Amino acid sequence: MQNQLIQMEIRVVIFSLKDSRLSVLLLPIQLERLPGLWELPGREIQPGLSLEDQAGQSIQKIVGDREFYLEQLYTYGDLDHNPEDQTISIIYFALIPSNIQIIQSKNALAPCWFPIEELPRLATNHQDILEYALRRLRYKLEYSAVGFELLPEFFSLSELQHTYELILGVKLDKRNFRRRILEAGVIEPTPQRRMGEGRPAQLYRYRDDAIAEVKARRLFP
Amino acid sequence: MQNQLIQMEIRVVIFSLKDSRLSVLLLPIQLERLPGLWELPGREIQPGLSLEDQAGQSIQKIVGDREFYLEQLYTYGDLDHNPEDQTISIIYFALIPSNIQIIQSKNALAPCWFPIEELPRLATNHQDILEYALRRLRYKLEYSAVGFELLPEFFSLSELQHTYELILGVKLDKRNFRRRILEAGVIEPTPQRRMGEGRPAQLYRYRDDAIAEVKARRLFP
DNA sequence: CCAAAAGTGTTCTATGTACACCCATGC
DNA sequence: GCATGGGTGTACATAGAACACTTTTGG
Repeated sequence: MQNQLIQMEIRVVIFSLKDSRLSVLLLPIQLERLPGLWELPGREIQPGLSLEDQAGQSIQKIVGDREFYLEQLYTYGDLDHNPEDQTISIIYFALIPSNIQIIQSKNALAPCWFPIEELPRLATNHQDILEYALRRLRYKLEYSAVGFELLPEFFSLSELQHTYELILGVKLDKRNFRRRILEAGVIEPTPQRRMGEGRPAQLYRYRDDAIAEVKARRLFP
Repeated sequence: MQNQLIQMEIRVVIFSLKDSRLSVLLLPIQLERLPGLWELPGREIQPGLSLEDQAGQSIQKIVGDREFYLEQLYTYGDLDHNPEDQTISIIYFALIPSNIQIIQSKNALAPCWFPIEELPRLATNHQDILEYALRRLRYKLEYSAVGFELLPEFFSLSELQHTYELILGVKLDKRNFRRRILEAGVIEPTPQRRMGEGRPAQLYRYRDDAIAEVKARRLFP
């Protein structure tokens, strides 16, 4: 049986906002002193558990038992490139609210957030995977309103707009942004308000009854 | 090592036009006399060859050594559903020009085209996979001009329009269709014309230098 | 000359884009 | 009372949708 040669792994691209920058979670590789080489978190595929749950567990191991957005990205398997490396990698990507902290486990290597413009040296094809994940994130943001998945449960429209601007890399018009995001019907106002400098902001949250995917046209620009 | 329990397979959803209907290629299952049960073509994953090439070979085995559109669809692995069925299925979908014939191989079971409205009983989750592939095909057709992948090398704009109408299930305006498909810049006119009933039609073909994905907005409808 | 399919522009409507001022709070 | 971020509507430009007749060939 030939499959014994082939390794199957799940890897996850975990995006979050750290210090107002879009960041991704990476683990250091400690393979015979490879200095400064990092990789996407993941694990060998195990029987008895769905792929999605296995991806979810890989993430919960790092950020704890919280809810997050999770979606399959792509399955990589360039088994023709290197006879020594017969690995199939099923990649998921996740969006984690910015207020969630990394769990420190003693025996594991410490994961670390990297802003996407300041990535370290990455293992094998993880650079390509990350770039693809980022394209997909931007694409999803333009067409479906998933930006709030990177924010805490309650957030203001300005916070949401800043998130979009950060990820898409463009300035958005405040009035147009608000109109469209509200028309999309994915978020709803709450009684809460946030105090700070200036006028208090109305806080919004995700609507449970919202349709998962916005069939409509592109939202942003 | 746990992976020995897990089966890894490639499956392909092959779309083509047969008798002016969108059809999909299926193989009969001959597993201890299961009558009328069909499945998507595929094979066990082997080492040494990229996943895409393995999908391509699965298709070429049936339709011969022709070019076709091929794209990864999704990776299914509900390993939690049935302890006996620990299978991960990496699904590709392909578009085959309508003039290409099935190769008859003696020792293999005969594959067969089924119009998508008249599908037979399908194995395991292949019905779901097929429905997802169809959604993705319609989606791609709306946003990027891949419809010609289902036609022979040379085709008229009317043929292309009929293809779109068939798959999307809506009537399209002739003038708007032509304007948009030409503005997309994916096809170009050729000196050839097709004679038939009525006025001869200008024939078009795919432009080699066309950009793979149309970044633009939705094309249809 | 008639049948059959190919080919061709313009008007109207909807959507997207650009833009500037008032409001509520903390200090 | 002023500095700070929150909140609001309208006019214009562009893209999409609806629409009918002329052209070229074969029989």
